[in-house]
Amino acid sequence: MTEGSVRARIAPSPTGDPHVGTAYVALFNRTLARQTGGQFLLRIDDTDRSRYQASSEQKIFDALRWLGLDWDEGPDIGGPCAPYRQSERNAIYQQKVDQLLECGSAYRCFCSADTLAKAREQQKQDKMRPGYPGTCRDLDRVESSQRAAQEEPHVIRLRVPAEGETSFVDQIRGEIRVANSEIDDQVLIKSDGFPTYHLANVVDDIEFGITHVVRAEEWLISTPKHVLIYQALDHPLPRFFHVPLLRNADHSKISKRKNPVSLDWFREQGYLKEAILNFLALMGWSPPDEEEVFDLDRFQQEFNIEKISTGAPVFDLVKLDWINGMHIRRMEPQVLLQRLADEGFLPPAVSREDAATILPLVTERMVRLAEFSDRTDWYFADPIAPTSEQLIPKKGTQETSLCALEGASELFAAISPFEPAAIEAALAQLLDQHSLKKPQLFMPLRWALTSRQDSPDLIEVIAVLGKDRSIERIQRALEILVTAP
RNA sequence: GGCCCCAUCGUCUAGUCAGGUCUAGGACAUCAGGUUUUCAUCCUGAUAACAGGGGUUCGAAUCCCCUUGGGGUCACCA
Repeated sequence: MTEGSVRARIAPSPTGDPHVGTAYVALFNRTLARQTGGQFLLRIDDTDRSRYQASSEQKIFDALRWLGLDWDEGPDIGGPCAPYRQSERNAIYQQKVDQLLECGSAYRCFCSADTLAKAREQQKQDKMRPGYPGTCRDLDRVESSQRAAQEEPHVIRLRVPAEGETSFVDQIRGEIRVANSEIDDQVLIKSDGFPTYHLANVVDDIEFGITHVVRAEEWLISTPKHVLIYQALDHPLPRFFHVPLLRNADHSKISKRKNPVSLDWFREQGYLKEAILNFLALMGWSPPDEEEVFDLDRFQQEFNIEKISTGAPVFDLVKLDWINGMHIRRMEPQVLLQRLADEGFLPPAVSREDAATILPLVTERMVRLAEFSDRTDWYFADPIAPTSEQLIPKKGTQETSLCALEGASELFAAISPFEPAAIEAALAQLLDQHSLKKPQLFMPLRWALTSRQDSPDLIEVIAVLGKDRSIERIQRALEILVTAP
């Protein structure tokens, strides 16, 4: 089904932040291309000048590259089919549309947008299917050319056959058939001279030699229009794969009102690119061996695009969190450290050595990279002092806490060298000597040293802080306890 | 509303195309235990689904039809 060399593409619109859906579709396209030794192209779909945002294009490049979804041909790196920005390809669309005009597959329409909007409203009121009324469909060709020559504003529309039906095979869903009477005479060229998505997409896919069109399901219903354009241009169809749309919890199409959708957001939160890709891959596809944590390489080995499921997956961050944690824990410590640094999650004043020391203590507790600083701030600077309430555990009293902290302070002072085994022995001795229960010793110490309820293993905390800082903080806690009411 | 797509645990899914091996498997989440100095990790277990109704068949989660539900789309946006 997918034999031969695949040329696949994505065509994001530079209209805002890089979207998670773009990454989702890019992942499938790129993987499919790579699997066959083919090419994955990036085309910028900037034909909508009103929604165009200049900064968006670079952000899309950056986000996709960050994810590791790099492309073989694109606006920034060029390629044999350049240019890869649709706004720079107008001459080609013009030429193709002339061809369509010539053979009668397209025609000029001089109706104003306003007129048409009113007509649509009327149709709705009359409970008719809203659509182009066909006013200019049979305009005399000579007259049409003359009006165009006099620069009368107009669009160019596709002449959809009134009878019959148009069908194609979607490789994921099977044959799709739509009655031509249901297909509107789609605008091909807008009055500003730019092509619509429908025309530009087909022309470019032909020009670029795209063999496999993998895109979101929202395009399924407009594919018959594209098929008609391919036919009018006398070009064979590529293979179509409409992958399910990512959903909000209420099952509506994923939107920024109900979900984080910006790839930048995920990066800022400290989600690993590996985890994002892994999670996205699991939306609609499942690995044959049930091992759900994997990297891009293995995905490329196992992925079969025809096995993508048809159901619409709810984009649920809870599982992403789990996957992210798994990838964090599976990463080599040096690699994780480097990543933390690269992604800007190491506090500015922190040395690489210090970070390397503390990182192993929090690795298994981190869900997202952004948590690093919060979970380790006690190590880099003295935290806000704990309160007396915090220093007295539920199972303890002021007595037991005083006893624990005083004892620890004394014993620690005598330890040399200050190493985990010796610290552990000292704590064991304290427990024994004063008949303290473990929480009665450990919790006051934990609060005294880290000012938090949940910390890494206490012995490691003490060892990493060192003798002086540990004793200092214990003393500080003792003062708080003594002066407590 | 018309058209198109879809329908297995709360969520992601396996199984559906080639009907029996499915008293429906896995993962996340949840709950209960275990390990344990907290949190987390890790380990064990539990709860939890074939939307409904008709067919076809010896036999249906799997095939067909209807209903219901959800979604998408009906722009000079992509």
